Amino acid sequence: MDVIEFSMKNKFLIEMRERGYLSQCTDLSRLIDICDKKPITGYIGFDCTANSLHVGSLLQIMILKLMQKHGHQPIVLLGGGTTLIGDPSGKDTTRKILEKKEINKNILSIKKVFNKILNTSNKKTKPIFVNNADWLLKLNYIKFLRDVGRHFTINKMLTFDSVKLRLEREQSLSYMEFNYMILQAYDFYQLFKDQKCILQIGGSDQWGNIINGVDLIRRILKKEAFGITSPLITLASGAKMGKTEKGAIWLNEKLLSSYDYWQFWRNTNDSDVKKFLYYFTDIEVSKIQNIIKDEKDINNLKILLANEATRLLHGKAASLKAEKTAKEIFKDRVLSKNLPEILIKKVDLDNGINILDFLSENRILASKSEARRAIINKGIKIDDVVVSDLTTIIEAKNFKNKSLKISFGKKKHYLIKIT
RNA sequence: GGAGGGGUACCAAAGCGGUCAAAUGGGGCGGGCUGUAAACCCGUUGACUUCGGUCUUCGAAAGUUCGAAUCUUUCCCCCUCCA
Repeated sequence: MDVIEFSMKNKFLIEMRERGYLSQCTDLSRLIDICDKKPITGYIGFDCTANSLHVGSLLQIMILKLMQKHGHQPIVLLGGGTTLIGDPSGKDTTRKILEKKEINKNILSIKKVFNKILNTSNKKTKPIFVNNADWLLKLNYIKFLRDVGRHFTINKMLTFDSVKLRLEREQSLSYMEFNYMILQAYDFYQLFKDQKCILQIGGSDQWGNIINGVDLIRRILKKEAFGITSPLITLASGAKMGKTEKGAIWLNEKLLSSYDYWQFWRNTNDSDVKKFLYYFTDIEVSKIQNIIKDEKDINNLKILLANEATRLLHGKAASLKAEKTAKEIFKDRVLSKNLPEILIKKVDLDNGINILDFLSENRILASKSEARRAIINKGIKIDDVVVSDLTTIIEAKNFKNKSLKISFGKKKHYLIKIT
């Protein structure tokens, strides 16, 4: 970590540090001076491999939001061009190569999240969206090599972790991916020229890519640019945040409901809660400090975290609703009206539906085998009664008040209704 | 271009003619304990099944065999060393 300026006086950077967003900076004291004098423009790049970002990118978005709070201009760079190549950082194997069409679709979907979390009403700091495909796809290979490529030495490129680790692990690294860092450096250069963007922020795994951009700007334009990295968030469990394949915590509501999103935060590990309040809420730092001091019940902190994080992304109403639903399910043990609903036709019930068919057909579980296993493991409940018989039939007479609650595990509940 | 090594389920990694739907570890899921936490313990982890089995799966295709993840051939991909 770089030397922290103890006499730091710029409010934006102070809060960056207080919230734990600051890991490394290329030249912190210079940046402080500049931020003090006038608003700056900074950018963060996002990968467009999926049709939604997940919580792993949330910290970066929070940083953009913090920039806005202090009057600085954020640029959201959507890597429509670089996603065609694939960032080798932190990856052992080459990423799936996507087609342009798919990437553009992803970009549209990803953008929505930024418009929800960031402030779009203040004209001065309204996020600027750029897509690096706009300039990268136009590049002329030979011209690019002469203008930009000359500033990079292979010797140095080989020392960057993204490359070095891949080679050390005897994983192949294609020439295509090897170029990624140059393209990212070029992005920064481009934004510096076009938008007077002097700062690039990224996760700590982006350090190498970021300083390449700073260097390139200095070499070509003889101008000063800055880079900041945020710490890589690892959970108390050591796992990377939001990483699991199946249980990815998506930010788009279509992929993960606001209730499940709320639950994700509610289930935060004890030792992560306080940290997360600084990271993922916009409660004032001093207020968080007081809350932590006064609140002795860690579960209340988790609820606060869940409420605030959900509010930022899905809005106040969704957050309140999720909290209420959770209270009904876990505290009051009553049948909540806000559970995900599954509607079935009355005719289908006439002959009864086998529980296994029901669970798999309604996608509560992926297959009949999985449903069978869940029942054998006592994981399925109907109206809070464990189902132990694989041949259980669901019939109209099981429905009290025209509805039925089916639970898988302790946390997943569905309300079945007859239409 | 030459020589050698390798591609196994979500990941890592064993198996090297039948007892292999494939050891083991991680991850996932469920149960127990609890606080909707962690740790820990137990179970489970291809699909379908009339629970007897059946079908698909060990890079791809073809073949040998009563029988193949395991042997042969071709092809594709990866790694190491040499040029």
